Amino acid sequence: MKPSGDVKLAYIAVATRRFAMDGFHGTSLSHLAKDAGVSKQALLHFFKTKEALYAATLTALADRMMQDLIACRHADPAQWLSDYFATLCQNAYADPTDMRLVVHALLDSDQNARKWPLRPYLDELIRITSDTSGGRTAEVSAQLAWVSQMIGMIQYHIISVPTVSGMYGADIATVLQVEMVKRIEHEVHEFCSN
Amino acid sequence: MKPSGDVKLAYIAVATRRFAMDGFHGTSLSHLAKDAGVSKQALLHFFKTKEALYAATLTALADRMMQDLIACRHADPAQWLSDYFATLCQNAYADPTDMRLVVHALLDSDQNARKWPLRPYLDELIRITSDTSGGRTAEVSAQLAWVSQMIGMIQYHIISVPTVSGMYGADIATVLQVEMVKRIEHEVHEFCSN
DNA sequence: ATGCTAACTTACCAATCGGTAAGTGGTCAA
DNA sequence: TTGACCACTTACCGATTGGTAAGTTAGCAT
Repeated sequence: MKPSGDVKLAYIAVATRRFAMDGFHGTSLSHLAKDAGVSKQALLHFFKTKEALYAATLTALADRMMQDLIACRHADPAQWLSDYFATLCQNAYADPTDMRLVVHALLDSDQNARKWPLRPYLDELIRITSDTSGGRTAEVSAQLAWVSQMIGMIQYHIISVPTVSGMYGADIATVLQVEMVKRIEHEVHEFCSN
Repeated sequence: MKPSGDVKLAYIAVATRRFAMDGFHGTSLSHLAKDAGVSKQALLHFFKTKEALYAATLTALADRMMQDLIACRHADPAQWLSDYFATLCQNAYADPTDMRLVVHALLDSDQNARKWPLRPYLDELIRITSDTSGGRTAEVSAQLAWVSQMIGMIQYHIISVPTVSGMYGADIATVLQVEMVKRIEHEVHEFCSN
């Protein structure tokens, strides 16, 4: 007996990669089916529409990001944030899939009334920020602003590195990475300390 | 006699709005034609393929961004940067088209070998940065890193504000904007002064 | 008037899109 | 053995895609 969950998760994994690469409109069910090695209707058996499959990948993405955040837990909240952001970058250099998927979803989000599953993730980031000695003094809205600025800087960095490297030479990538890590440490320290 | 350039530019303007909204794959020639009030082949008369039309919109985008940057010229390079980034934000709140187009193009850029016309714009930003008292001491690659971090933070901010507002309420948008402007001033001062 | 060219239009095309309908083969409990 | 169910396939659908071919219409120089 095949465990039904595994197959479904495998399809979501394939879809995640494709949607992250080509976006919702740039991805067709036929491509996904070919990637998964099954017929197109195998996908439609589990997910009634292409939209439903996309929504499932976004939900899985949100879970993954929350897990990665929790995995970096640290007694000192400022260290937690610093570690997490650095880890996020490192993982994304190896595989930018998740970062690309988030940005794709962001660009699509205002035309469809697609529910956005990353809210708990952001809430958790804000909660950690509010536990720091420096962040405690800021209002919640300012904490959200800071968090979204950090996430934004990192995600944009990840999706732009290939292009910037193409413009200025592959050697520049290393510098961009180093400077980004330095900036993260600096910003976390500045916002979260005292 | 109709000036041929105007019609072509009008088509590019229509395409810019659509491509910025829905991306390359999400936009069809039929939609563009309907928006422009002409037949699909009117577009193909000026631009041989959809790709060519897209490339033309990106070129026009690059020119526009360069113009906006030059328009903010200021004797003090740090003030120039500060003014420009703030103006960029303000304009984008009223019309996020250009910022969305850049991000869409970034996400598409590594699958196609599409040439990237924003290089002169980045070069100019780096040149201005290198004229500041603080930026002068950094290496060119570090200047590029800083510039791309700033641009990235701003562009991501613009495309994410609608979604974040949807999650946390429309009131949050104002706070996000104010915090972004404050951060821009802070970062420019920190990097460019002394 | 004639011919040329730019700026279109209508008609059409194969390919692909997301999705439906109707099975097929295997595993399972009763 | 039977029948229900699950994962999946083949066959098919109308709509839409980017693009081609062949006109049509207007302005303009000669």
